[in-house]
Parts: sequence; C-alpha cells; structure tokens
Amino acid sequence: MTSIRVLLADDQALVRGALAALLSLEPDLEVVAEVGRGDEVVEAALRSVPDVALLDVEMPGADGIEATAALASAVPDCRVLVVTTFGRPGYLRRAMEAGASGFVVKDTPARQLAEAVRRVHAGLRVVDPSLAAETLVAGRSPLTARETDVLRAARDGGTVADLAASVHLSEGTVRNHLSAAIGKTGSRTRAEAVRIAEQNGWL
Amino acid sequence: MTSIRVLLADDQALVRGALAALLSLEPDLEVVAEVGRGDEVVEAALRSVPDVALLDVEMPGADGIEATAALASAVPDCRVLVVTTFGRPGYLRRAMEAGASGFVVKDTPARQLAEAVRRVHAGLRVVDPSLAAETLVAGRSPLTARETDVLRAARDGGTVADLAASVHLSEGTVRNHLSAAIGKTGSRTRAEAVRIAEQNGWL
DNA sequence: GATCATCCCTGACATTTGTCACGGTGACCT
DNA sequence: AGGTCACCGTGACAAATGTCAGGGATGATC
Repeated sequence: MTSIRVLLADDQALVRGALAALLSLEPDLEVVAEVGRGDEVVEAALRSVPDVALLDVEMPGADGIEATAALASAVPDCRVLVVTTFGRPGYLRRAMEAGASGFVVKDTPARQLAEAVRRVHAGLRVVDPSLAAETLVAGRSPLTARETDVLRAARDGGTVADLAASVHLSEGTVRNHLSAAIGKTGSRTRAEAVRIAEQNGWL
Repeated sequence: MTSIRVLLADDQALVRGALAALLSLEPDLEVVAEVGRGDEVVEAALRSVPDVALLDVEMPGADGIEATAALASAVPDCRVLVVTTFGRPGYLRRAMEAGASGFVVKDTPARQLAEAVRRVHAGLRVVDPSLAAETLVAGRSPLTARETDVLRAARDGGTVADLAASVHLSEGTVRNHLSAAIGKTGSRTRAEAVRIAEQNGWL
C-alpha cells in the first residue's frame, strides 16, 4: 500500500516542523512539502502532488481560506484539512464553503491528527462536533460588505476620520456603518463590536 | 550519558504533542511531562524532575512568565526555555527577569529547538538576537501599575463606566489613566493605545 | 525634612462618538 | 413597474470620550 502524501502549510516554522515530525511517526503518512505562506500553497501542491493539504488559517500572503479555494480549483484531487488556533464559527463556515473537507482546532489531541488526515483522504468529512454546533447557532455574518470593511479598518483603533480616509467614505457614512455594526453585534462600543465580529470570524 | 529530561507546557494539545514528537526524534532528549495549563507546571515539575522546562507564554491558569517565576523558586535546578507565538519585547524582558534561561519564537526553524534545549541545559542563555535588539530599543513599559490595569481592562472594549466598575475606580480617574496611557503610547485613541501596549507586551 | 513620583479624585471643557430621521441611487427579484 | 435591500450621504442631537488644571494622600529617595 502506498502512503498518503501530505502538504503542510503553517507560518510558524517551529509548529510546522513539529507537525511534520508528528505525522512522520505514522508509517502510512509522508510529508512531501512544507510552506510558510498561503500564496505558496498552490505552487507547492503542483510540484509535489499531495493527497491531503494541511492548511493553517492564519498565514501571511493568503490566509488558509483563500488558499483552500485556490487549491480546490487548481488541484481538485487534493483534499484540504484546515487547522487553526481559533475555533471561530465563521472560519469553519467559510472554509467548508471554500471546499475544505475537514476542520480541526489546535486544541485537539495530537493522536487524532493522523486519523483526521486518513479520514479526509478517504473522502470523509472531519469537523469538530462542538464547533459545528456553535457554527449553526452563530449563523452567517449579519454584516453587509461595507460594514465589514469599516469594521475591519476599525481594528487598529483609529478615529472616524482615519477610517473615512482609508475606506474612502464620508465621516457620516462611516459612523452610520459603525452604528449598524454595533447594533447587529449587540454591543455598545465600536471596540466591542470589533471584538465580537473578530471572535465570530466575520472579519 | 543520561538523556536530558524535558517538561512541555502549551495549551494547544496538537502543538504540544507535535513538539513532543519533534523532540523525541533526538536521542539525547526525553519528554517526561506534558501539561496544558500554567498552574500545573510546578506540580508536574515536582513529580517528574525535568532538567529543562519548555513553557509557552499564552496559557490559561497562569501564563508562561508567572509559571517561570514559580518554577524558578520551587524547582531551581530546572532551567526554563520560554517559547512563544508573539515576539513581543515586553515578554522577553519579563521572562528573563522571572528567571528564564532562554526565549525562542515559534518562527524559528524546527531544527534549532533541540539545540536550544541543549544549550539551556548546559547553562547557556538562548535568545533570538533580533528580538533582543528590539527589546533594547523598546525599553521597559512606561505605564504605571494603574495605567496598565486600566488599559488591560479596556481590552475587551467596554465603556468607561464598565472599566471603572471592573477596576473599582472613579470614572474620572479611569479617564485620566487612559489619557496618560494614550499620551505615553503616542496614540490618539484608547483602542490604539491598547493595541500598541499589547504589541509591546506591556499588558 | 524636603523632594519626587504615583496615586485617587474633582470639575469643567471641547471634541468625538453613537443614534436617528431623512433623501437619493442603483441592483436585484417578482 | 413596483418592491426590497444595500449603499452613500446630510444634518442634528445626546452621550461618551479625551484633555486640562487643580488638590490631597502615600511612599520612596536623597
């Protein structure tokens, strides 16, 4: 029996190498490529032809979701298993919509990772059950495109004038969008709205 | 020659297990304990008598800095190597002041981790050179104790009234501390001050 | 004992922020 | 064609925020 070829993508070199060591302990798994940026995933996949890609969500270049979408269209035979630090509902939803076969949080026991890779390779879906439930109740983002833009720009904590400049809108409009976002997130402050939206993976 | 006994502390089970796998590849290293919380470190160290403790900074219960201090007084023979996702100047400074022998960022190549453990065990200090330089220019936190408290409480984005309640201060005092923090961080907004202070590891 | 820094508080002020009501545009669907 | 929805803007208002100038209290340092 031929072994399962795995591509590893994580921006933290130490974690990446450690995961490689972990998976290499399994006789039926073989790590054939490692990258540290989201925009290097497709290129590496074309070169090494992996069966399964293990993608982190937080990465420079392109995040794991974008990489998933790119990979699904460029190398459709390669299944995607997304691994992430943060179990945010929006991440799970967007990852699955982008074509991922599995979604694993970094809290899960190390023993289960290899098994998750095998399941994904076998065509099954692997999803953390509690996170799946959370995703269902959280629903998809209630924010409109512009509200998301404005809230994203508000993450680094500038004034309304700063936001207006960076999004090319009037100050009044920016405040309207912020007000709407505050209402939809059930918060009382711009900063709180940012925090909630971020926790849900809406940004 | 007897092998180096290593204790592993990281809240993410997957990363913890992966690091264990990575270190276990080295014939002269032996992982003798794994914990997922900062407040379990000392207990585990007393039981397993490690030579080197690998501590993550971000952990529930007690963070890696607090765990370092506790370990240094409870098990002084055990050297501490701090590993962290974020290379924040304040983290490095506080870790060293708490008695750590080394400080490694998770960006470093996996190959170097085992070598870092060996160096620390040999009594040497291991510090990322670029981060060390950054720490020198950043200096220690300019914030007073109360300013730090208030700014920490402001992280989740509540109103001044919320902060005043959570820190047991008058609203006016809270605003004064925030104003001082804004001035010292060279920012224009409370949220921006929080962001800057957080990036420098001052919270 | 004087000096200094920090702390806590007050009160007042200008600015910013969040809210609301409103009008107008374009896209999409029925 | 009409209805709905997101979008952009205006103007105006109350509330929250950031700033400043004070005063009193504490503890460390010289």
